[in-house]
Amino acid sequence: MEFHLTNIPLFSGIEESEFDKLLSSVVFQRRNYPSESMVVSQGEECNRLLVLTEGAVKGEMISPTGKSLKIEDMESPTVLAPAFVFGKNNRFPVTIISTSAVKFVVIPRAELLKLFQLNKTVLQNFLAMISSRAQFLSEKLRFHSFKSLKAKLAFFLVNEAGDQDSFRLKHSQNELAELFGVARPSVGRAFLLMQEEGIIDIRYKQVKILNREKLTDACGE
Amino acid sequence: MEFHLTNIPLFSGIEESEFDKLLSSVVFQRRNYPSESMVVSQGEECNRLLVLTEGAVKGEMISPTGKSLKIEDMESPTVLAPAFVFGKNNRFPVTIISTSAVKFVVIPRAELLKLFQLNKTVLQNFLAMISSRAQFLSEKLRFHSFKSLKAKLAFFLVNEAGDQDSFRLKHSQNELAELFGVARPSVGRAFLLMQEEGIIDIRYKQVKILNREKLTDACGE
DNA sequence: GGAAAATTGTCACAATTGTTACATTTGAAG
DNA sequence: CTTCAAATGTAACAATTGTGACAATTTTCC
Repeated sequence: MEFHLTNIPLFSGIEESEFDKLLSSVVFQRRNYPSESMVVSQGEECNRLLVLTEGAVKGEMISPTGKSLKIEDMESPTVLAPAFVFGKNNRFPVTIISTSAVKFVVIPRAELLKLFQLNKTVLQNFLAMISSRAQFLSEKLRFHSFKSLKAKLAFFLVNEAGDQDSFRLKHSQNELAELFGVARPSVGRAFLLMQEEGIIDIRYKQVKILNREKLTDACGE
Repeated sequence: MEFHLTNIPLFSGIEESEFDKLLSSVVFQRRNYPSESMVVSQGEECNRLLVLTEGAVKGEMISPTGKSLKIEDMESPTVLAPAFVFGKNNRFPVTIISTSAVKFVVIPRAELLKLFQLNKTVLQNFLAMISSRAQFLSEKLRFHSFKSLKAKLAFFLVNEAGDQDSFRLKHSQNELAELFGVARPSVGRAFLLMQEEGIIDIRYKQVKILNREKLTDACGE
């Protein structure tokens, strides 16, 4: 089964016939990489759109010492850094590394603008993608604005829980520690604290919210 | 002197004659508010572009406990939350309150799309604005990834300095503290530490870099 | 130039988080 | 069911940052 570009969010809602017409009027490339390849390095110029059609990648920020902070996991089909293709200082803010064998479609900026002129739906899709990206960053930043680690974790648990009072964590403490930029034992300690306060009951990945009110209160401490 | 919409970044680079033609084909409103008005409340649907033509506003986030956290000050002429007009969950992430008497131009989403179709420059301006916004957020996020406050400040100083070894800070320690999400005395303490190590000489806003190598080293500690 | 406001220097102590280390438990692979 | 690697619980101590407070200095505004 061949992969179809119409499966990509950027081209969703486009008729197959219309899509073929668009393709013929735009120049693009296909690129493949094995697992653990550095697809893009932080600071590189972002003058084209990278469409991930197969596989998965991760985004990392590399500090001057070489330590890396995982920012995000992304799976196909998706578009990488759509919000950085346009703008003055258009450099990739993160290093992108493949976590499996991957395939890309690469569309230069000028060709992308051509697409927007040709088809209104593509433009709306792109704007929607950028909006989501900005929302994601804004949300992530909000996480960091929470004062204590306990508050971050409380907020995280509220979001993970949804309606359920009892659920299993999808991430390891190691992943959470990386997500929040703290040491792993600190995560465990914060969970333990909330347990001692009777807010939650946590045993390995199994979480039970005992006092939802206290949990939301803890988001702002 | 009347205010001209062509002063707004969104419409920069547009000829006056072309601009008048655009205006006549698009529906928009003008809105005025006195100081200290709630212009938009957090969670409200963001289905139109708010162009601030006169005055200043602040963005506040209201935590689950009801405490408010100032996020950002904005002055005219500017566009509020451009990255939230499009996208699925298009809710304002912050409450916006006027800090002076303000005037807005309000453009519904559908009319904005019409503008993009009519004029390529407006589209590119808008894309550039969103890109800048995402870059700003990304940069802010990167600061948080630096391990110690000293590293953050060292990185900040390197950027501020440019070629110069001696310069004046454009921001107060209060502003820096807010930018990095730390307490104000911590900023002073970190500066003092670098002074004791002979990396910089700092006296109020006057900074002199004594050892550039040590300073860049300090970015990763 | 002088008064008021804002900014900065500085301190002691509290609170949080990092580091390292090791025992225990879980989950996955045979 | 065993075995082993990964994840987790937990502890002691070090390092960093927060808090609150006050004096000294600079900047702003009249």
